[in-house]
Order: sequence, then structure tokens, then C-alpha cells
Amino acid sequence: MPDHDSEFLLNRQTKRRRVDNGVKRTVGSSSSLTAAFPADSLITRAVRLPVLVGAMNARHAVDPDLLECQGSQLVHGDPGESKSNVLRKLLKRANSYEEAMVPFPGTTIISQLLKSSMTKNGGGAGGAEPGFPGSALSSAGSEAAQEDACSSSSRDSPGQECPSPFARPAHFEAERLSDEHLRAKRARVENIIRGMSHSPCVGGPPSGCGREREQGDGEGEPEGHPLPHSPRDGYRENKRKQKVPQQQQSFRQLVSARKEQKAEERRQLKLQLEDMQKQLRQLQEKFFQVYDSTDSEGNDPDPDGGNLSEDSARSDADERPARDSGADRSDCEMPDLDPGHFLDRARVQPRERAVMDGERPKREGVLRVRGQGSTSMHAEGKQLAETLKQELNSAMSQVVDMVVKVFAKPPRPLPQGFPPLPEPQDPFPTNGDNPNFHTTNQRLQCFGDVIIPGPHESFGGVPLPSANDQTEALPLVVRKPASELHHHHHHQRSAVGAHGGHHHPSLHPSSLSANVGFSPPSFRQPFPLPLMGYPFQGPLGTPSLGYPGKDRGSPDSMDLSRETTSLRTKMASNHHLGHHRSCSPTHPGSTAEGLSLCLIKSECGELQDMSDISPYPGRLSPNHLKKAKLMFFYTRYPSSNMLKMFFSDVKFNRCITSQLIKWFSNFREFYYIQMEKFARQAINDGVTGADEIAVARDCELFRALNMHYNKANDFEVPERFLEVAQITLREFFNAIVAGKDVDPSWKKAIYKVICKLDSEVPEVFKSPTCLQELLHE
DNA sequence: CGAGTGCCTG
DNA sequence: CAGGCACTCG
Repeated sequence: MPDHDSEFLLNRQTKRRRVDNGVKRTVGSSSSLTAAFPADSLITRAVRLPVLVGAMNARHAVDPDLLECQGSQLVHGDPGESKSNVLRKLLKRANSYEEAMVPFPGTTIISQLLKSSMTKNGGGAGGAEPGFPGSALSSAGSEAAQEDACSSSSRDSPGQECPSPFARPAHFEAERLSDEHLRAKRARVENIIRGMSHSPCVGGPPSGCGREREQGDGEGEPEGHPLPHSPRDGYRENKRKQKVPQQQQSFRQLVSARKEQKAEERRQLKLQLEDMQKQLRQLQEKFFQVYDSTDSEGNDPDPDGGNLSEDSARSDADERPARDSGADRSDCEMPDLDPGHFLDRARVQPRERAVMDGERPKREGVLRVRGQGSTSMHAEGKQLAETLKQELNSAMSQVVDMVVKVFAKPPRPLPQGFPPLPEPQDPFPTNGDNPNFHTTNQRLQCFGDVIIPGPHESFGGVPLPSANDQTEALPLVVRKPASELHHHHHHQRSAVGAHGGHHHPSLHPSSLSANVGFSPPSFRQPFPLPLMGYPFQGPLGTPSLGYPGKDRGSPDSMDLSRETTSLRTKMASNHHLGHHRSCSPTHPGSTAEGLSLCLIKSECGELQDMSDISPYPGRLSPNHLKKAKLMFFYTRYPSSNMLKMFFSDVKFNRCITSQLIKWFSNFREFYYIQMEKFARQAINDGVTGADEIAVARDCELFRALNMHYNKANDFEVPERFLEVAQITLREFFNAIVAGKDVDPSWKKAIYKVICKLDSEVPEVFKSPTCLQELLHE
């Protein structure tokens, strides 16, 4: 077997150099087969599916190899760690939340809270606070008072002009002055009172003040702010301030009362937070206890003792979900799963256990210890896990809610403050309500995504330079879907395994155990988004892409389909809405992202709906691709003339032609690869005669092909294609059996045969609108 | 040569 | 699926 590898490598090198033109190959190495399937390795075998419908009937006795495979796969699942992992992960999650809380949110939040409240109370009060309402008020007030004083004095002494100081005796002057003082005082008070009654916004000034202080972070007065009075104005200023203590007092009272209130709130919050953290900790401890006890009961070859750190590190390292099948071996061990899967696993496990217990007595050394106790333990663990999870969840969400609430508050008291922070809660409902795909785990992740950063940003102590960071609800909303997608991928990867996601896991409950064609032939677009690699195909075959009749002059956009492809890829992964000049393609939105795209789509008008007719005279559209694929069911080797006829709505040029040709070349490539694969599989499965092989609509081979060329399954594949496929498969089978695959150009013969099997492509395909016509029926 | 093909890679 | 390459054939 090791030879395969070297052979493989060698092949690649030689092959690369020696270009086989497919028909005539001179040098070479073993077959491309070998290349494609180096060593009928685990993968090949693991993926081995029932290829032939009628073919392999009785022969479904368990293949030792398969078992072996499974075994090894399972082993990869790391039984040793698996059991520990779930719990660990749960804890880790909790921990990470706590961690998140501790470094930032938790303690930091609190400390930040305290700090800020302190600065507000203490620092603010301590500082001269020129910005404080009082000062503005007082200055205005005093000025008014002065005017008032003047006028009143003139009133008071009717006959006199405003008395000139020079004209009076000193003592009189003094008296007058004091009198004036008194009057002025009175007037000022009156004035102030009047002013207060006039200004409805008692809170106004404080708010501005608060802002300033917040921005200055309690550091004192805002320096850049030109103060109404220069510090040097000094004395009088101070006097004035002293003279308006009453209103200011009431003012301050209000403010400080408010502050105290807030401080109180904060204190309470802090207490609550601490409480909750305590609870969390307790839960965790509990968890650890139970966990450890379970652990010590269980296998654990290595004296794990206090190996927590290593273990957790390990689980850190492999965040990836365990493959589904990975569970058998570890039967009741907790597989390496994310907490979100825990319940599911837990639900399933009893069943598995039942099966497995009878089945895998080996590895006793490892498993036996757990023995009977494990059953009850298992149940308990399940419950415990559930409970704990709920607890953790609710605790976390409470804390989070709390914090969010509090921090959503502050802006409110400030009437004219910043644009209110967007309610952080918003993202939640949006994110949370995708029941289908949101596991608890994902929900938790949401918290991670949305909440954690939240506190970080908003209480980080760093005054947000702009509220924008938070104002942009969009990114948040969009971001979520992205992670969602990732999750999909993860799941898929884990479930599908080696076969790389051609099939949706749910559609292939067990490819390993599956027999012949078992699939309901009537799966019609049952695939969730990830599989709908074809974003542009709606039920109608789908026109969805709207390119404005842009002139085909631009060379850079020559390759339209490529553009769109990458576009959609981008969109699927990033949320870059098509920065395309036209309105960008549209998804059959089934994710939040899709939804948001839908909105945009609708804004884009109807352009897209007629894309199919002949929207791009000079380009190949996704629909063309689809059409080409359907045509492949009839012809594998279309001539360029034929292509021209059938794609009459396209203005042909070299590029277009070669692109089309390339398409078909790619189609063939896939086709032949499948053929070879399944032929080998059949051979491995012990099929001896080609006539045992049949290709039916429900066999794996056909499904693979159909998946490729007719993804939406909305086109009825002609019988002829099945025949051709069967012939091809048999050709491959025979060739391989005959050992012809040693000849580097062994496929050439097959190609020759197959190329004669092309049949007429129905006339419908000549119509530019054939897709609708075809897919409608 | 250029069209067409297959293989490999990204 | 597209690019790039090697290769064949007319």
C-alpha cells in the first residue's frame, strides 16, 4: 500500500509533463484512476456506496474492511478524550463566558461601572467643572442680574440719573454699594428663578455636562472647550458661583440624586452579577465533580488525574465536531461534541448503546470498566447535562440581558445626548429565530458574537469615538448569518465525511450501511442552501440574475459566468452584496443573509426576472450553464457547431466557444471520474460480471450525476442517458477488470465508445427560453 | 497554426 | 468551474 503513494506522486509528475491528449498517451504511469483514487483507501471505501442497483444484492454481509474503516474512523474520534470532551466543552464554554466576563465584561464591566460612576460622582464633583450646568447658568444669571440691578436702581431713584460714583460721598457710596449688592442679589435670585421656570430642560445642561465628563473620562474639564469664562476671570467668577448656590444646590441635588440612584443601580447590578457568577461557578464545580467522578469511573487509560489543563487544551485544539459515526466505538462515552450537540447525542445514544453493547465486546480493556454502572450514570449524566445547560444558558442570558439593559439605559436620561445606542437586543431575535439551524450551541455562539463584543466596545472605558460602531445594526445582522453558514459547513463536514458534501447528511442517513438505491426518487430541492450551489435557479429554472444589457465591450467582464460564480461565492461567504454594476444576483434566500439580500433584491426592481430571455447577448449566463448541463444528458461531445445552434442567443466568439467547450469538457471529466469510481467500487464490492451492473435512477451513481448536472432535480433525465451511463460504467468495469488501466491511455478506448453514444438534443434546447419550457412541465 | 481534448490544479 | 498545459489532428 505504501507504494500507492509514491506511485501517485510519480504519476502526477510524469503525467503533468507528458500531457496526454486524452486520446494518445505515451508515457505515463498507472492510471489517472490511481491518481484519483490513490490506494483504495479509507476514503474510497468509506465512501463506498451502493452503486449498482440490481447488481449487488445479497452481498451485504458486513465487510470487514468496512468495519475496519469505521473502527479507525472512530478511533480518530479519540475515544479517550471524547467522553470528557462534552462536559469539558460545556464547562469550557461556561468558562469562556466567564473568561470573557472576567477580563472584560464581568469584572471589568463592573469595575468600569464603578470607575465611571466614581469619576462621575467624585471626579466630577471635585473638578471645577466649568461645564457644569451651574456655571453656565450662573454666569448667565449674574449678567442678567447686573442688568437688572442697573435698571432697578434707576427705577428706584427716579429723579436721578444713574448716579455717578464720583458724585457721592464715600460713606454714602459704601452704603449704596451694599444696598446695591442686596438688590442685585435679590434680582439675581429672582432672575434665576425666572430663568429656571423658563427653561424646561433642567436636565438639559446636566446632560451636556455628563457627556463632557464622560468623554473626558473624568479627567477634569474638557480642555478644548473654550470656557465661557477664562480661569483668570477668577474672583468675580467664584463669587458668582458662591452666590447662586441655591439653584445650583437644587440642581446638584437633582443630579447627585440621580447619580446616587445610578450608583445604587450599579451596585445592585454588580451584586447580581457577582451572584450569578457565583452560581455559575457552583454549577461548574458541580459539573466538574460529576464529571470527574464519571471520568474516574470510566476508562481513561492514562492516569489523567489532574490533567485538566492538558485535556482542555486538547479539546481546545479540536473544536471541530466529531463525525457522526464516530460515536459507535465510544458508545456511552461522551463523544467529542459541542455542547449544542449534547442533547442530540444524548438522545441518540441509548439506542446506539443498545446496539453497540451487543456488538463490540472488544476493547474491553478500555470499556469494560464502565460496565453496568454506566447506564445509570449515563442517564444521570444526561439529565445533569441538560439541567446544567439550561442553567448555564439562563444564567448567561440573564446576566447578558441585565447588562444590556443597563447599558441601553444611560442614553435615555440624556435627552439631547447621542443618538441612542441601538438596542443590543435587536440582534437576538433576529438571530435566534432560525429554529432549524440554530442549535443551542449556535445560540451560545451568538452570544459570543454579539454580546461579548458589545460590552467590550461600550463599556470598554474607551468612549466610543462614534456611536457608529454600534449603530450599524446591519453588520451584526449580517454577520450572524455568516457564522450560521459556517456552522452549516461544519455540520456538513462532520456528517458527510470524506465525500465532501455532495450529499446532504440528512439525505444520507448512512451511506455506509445503505444498500442499493434507497432514496426516494422524488427528492425535489430538498436541499438547504449550501447544496443549492446554484443560486440562480429558481423553481422555474430560474432566472434571477439581472444584468442590464450592458454592452459586451468591457473585456474585463468577458467571463461572465465566472464573475457570477465568484460573486455568489463571495456572497455566500462574506456578505458582500454584489458590488456589481447591476443588481447582483439573488439567492433563493433561505438564510438570513438571503433574506437581507431579498430586500436588496426587491429594491433592484424587476431587472432580474427577465434575465433568461436573452439578457446577455455576448455572454454565457448561469442559465446557459444550466442548460449546457442538461444538454449533457444528451450529448457528451457536442460539436462547436451544435453549440452555436443551441446557444443561439449568445454571440459567439472564440472565448465563448471555448468556454462552452470547456464546460462540456468539465462535464465529461466529472462524468468519467464518477464512472471510474463506481466501477472500481463495484469491483471492490465483488461484482464479477459487467452484466451485474445496472444503472437505475435510484442508484448512487445516478444520483451523483444527477446532482451534478441537474441539481435542482427539476429536469427529467432521459432514459437514454441511463443507458449510456450504464454502458460507460460497464466499459470502465471491464477495462479495469481486464487490467487495462495499467495503460496510461486506457480510457481513450472508452471515450471513443462513449462519444458515439451521443443522441440528438431535443429541439427545445434551441430555444433561448427552453429552461422555462423544460422545467415547467 | 488553431481547434479540440484531456489532465491537473486552484 | 476556469486556467494552464501538453498534445493530437487536419
